[in-house]
Amino acid sequence: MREFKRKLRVLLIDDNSDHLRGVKELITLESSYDVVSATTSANMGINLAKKYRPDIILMDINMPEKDGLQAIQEIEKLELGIKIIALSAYDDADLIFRAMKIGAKGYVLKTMASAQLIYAMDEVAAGKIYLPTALTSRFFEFFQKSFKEEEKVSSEENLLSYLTPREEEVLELLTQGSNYKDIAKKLFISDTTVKTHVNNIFQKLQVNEKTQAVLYAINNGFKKQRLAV
Amino acid sequence: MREFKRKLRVLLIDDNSDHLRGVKELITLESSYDVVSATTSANMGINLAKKYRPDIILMDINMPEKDGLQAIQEIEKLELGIKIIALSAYDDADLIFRAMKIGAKGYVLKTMASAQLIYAMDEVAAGKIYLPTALTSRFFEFFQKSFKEEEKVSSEENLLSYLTPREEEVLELLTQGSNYKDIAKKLFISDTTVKTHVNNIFQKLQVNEKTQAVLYAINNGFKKQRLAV
DNA sequence: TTTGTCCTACATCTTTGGATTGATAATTTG
DNA sequence: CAAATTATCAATCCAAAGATGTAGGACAAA
Repeated sequence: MREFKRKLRVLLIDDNSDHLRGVKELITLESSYDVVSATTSANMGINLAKKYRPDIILMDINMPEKDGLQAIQEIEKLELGIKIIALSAYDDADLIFRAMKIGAKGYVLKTMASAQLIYAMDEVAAGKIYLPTALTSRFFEFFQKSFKEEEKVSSEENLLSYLTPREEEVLELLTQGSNYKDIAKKLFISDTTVKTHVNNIFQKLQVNEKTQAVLYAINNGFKKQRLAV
Repeated sequence: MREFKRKLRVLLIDDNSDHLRGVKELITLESSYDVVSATTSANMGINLAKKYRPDIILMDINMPEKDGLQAIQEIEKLELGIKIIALSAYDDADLIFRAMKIGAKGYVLKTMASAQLIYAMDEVAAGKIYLPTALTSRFFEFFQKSFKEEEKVSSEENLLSYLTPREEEVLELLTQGSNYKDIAKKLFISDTTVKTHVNNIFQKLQVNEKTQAVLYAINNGFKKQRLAV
């Protein structure tokens, strides 16, 4: 079935010219893919991506001059719908995480069998995301670790829990950038009352200025607020 | 080989007592697992987790009274090393994402074949993370989408780019909760100079108070700073 | 050399923020 | 019921923040 479809166009970016050639030959053997261009330079790669608008890019992310992750980011920013598969020599959890975070649709190790690369391309071309099982585990480890750390910060004896409901309301308005007069209006109370609440908030959060209270709130779980300008 | 190892102890939490019974029978048939307890209540489940310290918990996350995600979070907080697999009737991307984020080691749909549940338990027991392929894709979609949105916010014509280097320094200290006098000391300049810089910052960020400038900075890419208390 | 930007600094004045103390009424809790 | 907590308001006082205008020196670009 596959052979009746139009060939998918592939761009290769890899600073190691030996590897580049190898992959190029490998793909050329596949009836369903066509290598439209190949380069050893990340910057050049970005230009070629604009010019040829390939379906898929295989991008080496361990390049010296300009790093591959950055190149992925720039190409993603163009929003050309090009699917990028990251190639790397390392199964580094952080690298995998970052690549996926910025929009890579797959991550394949250079040491893996060539069949796996082709399989990854098939999957990604079909709109899926492909990570080898071993890398998926590493990805999740990193993912969970990074969130666990965030949580620890916010669950360490949170002073916010001592606030009364009204104080929370006042603090929420503070985190939106309101001054005391505005808060008084919004809560239908006098501004001297606002001052009283704010003073109590300071006591409980162990700070002595508005800005510090707001920073404490933001860093300790109060949902991030957009400025109400 | 498996039959020589000690049986792994499993706790079941599912408010649907029919499903609970079914899963219990299923697992009891497996020579390598032992159901140590089962309950239809999330709160009870947390207590049972403390009491029995099972190796694995199968947790239904679509429960009415107390929701399963919250229960997972509370059990994770105990840090008992219990591996939790989320069970759900829905392949909702957001649910999957949240479950994995708070530390679930697997996510299995109730509609899936029983063999898959056992396989998931085997994988998770072995220290891996198990998501069915279809759910992994959904997870990644959601993952990438959530990061893409974050980026958009921070790349929208950022007023921070108009700041001079010195103004950036001042703003950074502001985001750490310093007042003007402190900033003056830290930068070895007079506090009237600090005021000048701050006024210029206000102009450029189109705000008129310290707190608003700090909020703008935090919401627009200035790296989050811990309070220097 | 001139123009412009940046960093520095000061004076003056008004507004806002923050500390402290004290007080009343309503609500909750033991 | 008594005690504690919460929400409200006020007066006073001092410190900090913010607005505005002015200005000199360093430095880079035109």
